[in-house]
Amino acid sequence: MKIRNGPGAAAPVTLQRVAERAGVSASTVSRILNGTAIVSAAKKQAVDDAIAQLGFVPNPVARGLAGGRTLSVGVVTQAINSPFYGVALRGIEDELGGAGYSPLFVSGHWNADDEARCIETLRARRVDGIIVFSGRLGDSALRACARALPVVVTGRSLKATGLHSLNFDNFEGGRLATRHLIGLGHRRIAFIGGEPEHPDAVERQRGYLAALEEAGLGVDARLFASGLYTEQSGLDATERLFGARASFSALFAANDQMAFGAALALHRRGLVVPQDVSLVGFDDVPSASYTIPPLTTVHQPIYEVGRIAAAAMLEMLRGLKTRLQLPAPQLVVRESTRGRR
Amino acid sequence: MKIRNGPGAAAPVTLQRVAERAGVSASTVSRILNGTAIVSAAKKQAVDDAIAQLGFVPNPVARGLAGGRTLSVGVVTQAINSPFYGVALRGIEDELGGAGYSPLFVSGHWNADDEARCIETLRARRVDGIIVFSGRLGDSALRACARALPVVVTGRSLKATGLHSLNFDNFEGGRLATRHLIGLGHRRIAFIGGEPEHPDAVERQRGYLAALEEAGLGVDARLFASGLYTEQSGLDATERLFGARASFSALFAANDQMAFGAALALHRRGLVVPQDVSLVGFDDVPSASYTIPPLTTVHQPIYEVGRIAAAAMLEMLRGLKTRLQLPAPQLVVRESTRGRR
DNA sequence: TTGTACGCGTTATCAC
DNA sequence: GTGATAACGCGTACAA
Repeated sequence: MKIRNGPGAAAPVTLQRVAERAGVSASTVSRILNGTAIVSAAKKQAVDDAIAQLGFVPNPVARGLAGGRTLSVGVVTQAINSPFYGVALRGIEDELGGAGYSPLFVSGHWNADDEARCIETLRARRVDGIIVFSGRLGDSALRACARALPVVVTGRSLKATGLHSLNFDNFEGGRLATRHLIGLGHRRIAFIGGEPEHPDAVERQRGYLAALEEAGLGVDARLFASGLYTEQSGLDATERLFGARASFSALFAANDQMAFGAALALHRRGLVVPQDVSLVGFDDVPSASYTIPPLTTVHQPIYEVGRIAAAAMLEMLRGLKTRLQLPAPQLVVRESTRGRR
Repeated sequence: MKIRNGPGAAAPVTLQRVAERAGVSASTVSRILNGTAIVSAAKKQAVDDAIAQLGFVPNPVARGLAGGRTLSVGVVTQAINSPFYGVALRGIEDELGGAGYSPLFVSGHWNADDEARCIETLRARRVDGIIVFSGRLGDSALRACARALPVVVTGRSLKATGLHSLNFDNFEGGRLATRHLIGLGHRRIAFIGGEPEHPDAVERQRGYLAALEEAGLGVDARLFASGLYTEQSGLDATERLFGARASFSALFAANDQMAFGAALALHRRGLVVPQDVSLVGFDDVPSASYTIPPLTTVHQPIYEVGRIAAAAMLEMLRGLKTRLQLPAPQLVVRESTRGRR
């Protein structure tokens, strides 16, 4: 005897038992469940009643084996250290849940090899589709994956069948932020970028440069530093800026966390934001509204990103072509910026 | 013909095919895979070779159907808005992954009904065990669940078979924080608590009161306010403190987020931390090291909580009794506290 | 419209 | 030790 539950555990309610109770065959029950075919109203009623009375819940495992789909989608994530990691996941979870799908999360650690392994794991688990959050996996690997499975990827602009990419306009965001500072009269605007391998980071930097150029401002290499998107790296980068004897009245950090680190570095130097230096971040993480002073930043709708990615996946799973895109970047002006003295 | 992959897709490598290639029966392959029985070295070798050559990966779905276990554990989480949501999940993921298990996350929204539904979902998905992060589900419901399935729960002290609880010592944490302020010479110490239904919150408050009593300090009701663990609620609570015309030289908030809100409220009133008011938080979220000034707080090892919860679950899954517990609270002294003037 | 029969990939049971 | 054989619970051609 197979011991599945403790002694005295209720016998599992199977589709077969529902069929017996309703006086129909198992296939009919299955048809009703899946809407696979038209069934007479009478039988449908009987089956619905039986399901209700027995409290029947289809077994997803068996479903997965028989039907070839598991009603689960894999999600490859990266930055655990990011404050919005959880928020994005929740967006996915909420959207997927509404359609009866469950997410399966695995973490790639910003590492192509790990990501490849993650995808192996997910495929071994027979997920129906995969969502990849802006990873470092090669485009070709992604395309290959998309041949077997629907794939949604953020942070890139790829085109391929079975592959949908969702790209936040980081360039425009970077430009918005920089224009804002220029509009306030700042002329020497320092920039703390991210890693060059990180597409988001280079786009934000491009936006910064574009805004500078638009305004006819030159580029000074001493106004450049880069970090790793962490608070500490923002702090360090700011120190380096001072070390290079660069003078600036405004500072744009490629993400909020680095902006926070920069704020602390400025504070340690006795400089006050925004009186002495205006500061702009990027992302609008939840805490950005509550720093001292509250941070002006480019809003990234991270929960929405999760939802939209999931929604796009659901559409693909239904065999539809999805045209879903992310909303445009928006600047949120708070109290860390002001006009140049 | 069942179309599972696109045309020209490789036939799936099944256990059966491994068996044929190795010249043994499927049962033998299964035995080797699971260590269910002793097999001759020769056959084991042949099977291992075949597995390697074919690149065989067992199908977890089929395994779940046949074996009654899915190698997945459900995780019920709550606060999406919490900065360490993602960190805890990662701890679980890391620990579980090492043992070949995958986590399945669902969110309870701090709501008993939702949590109950979550557990239904997880059981429908046939998870092998469930980890519940300090939710609001009744103890009895949890116990009932534990009769069918191993359960690990954080934020409570329950005892039952099949149920392991992991409780962080919030009382001691609250006491540590308050003692620190008292040790610095503060006598009028305000407190911002959480919701009374939240066990963590009341424990932290108990710790605060205990430290006060130890020191022979009286309790002043005007020094009390409470919030919802969010920045905004901390800000509001601090305003109420001022509204009550309470005077205090130190403020202890029951979590970091409320402390951040409080810091902003103080700032708006022209008060400087720590010169005018010392501030202590609770949790040690990552950003606490980078606020202005860096926040003194009680460290909660949230990644470890995830890992330990998962490790406890793995032990239970192996049929062992686990005695795993969380580490003791530790105060992290940074720059938001100093001696009373 | 409905039922029958089989397959999904693996594990458990029982003989040998 | 090892191999048949029967589940596991459901989806789906195919026949009726």
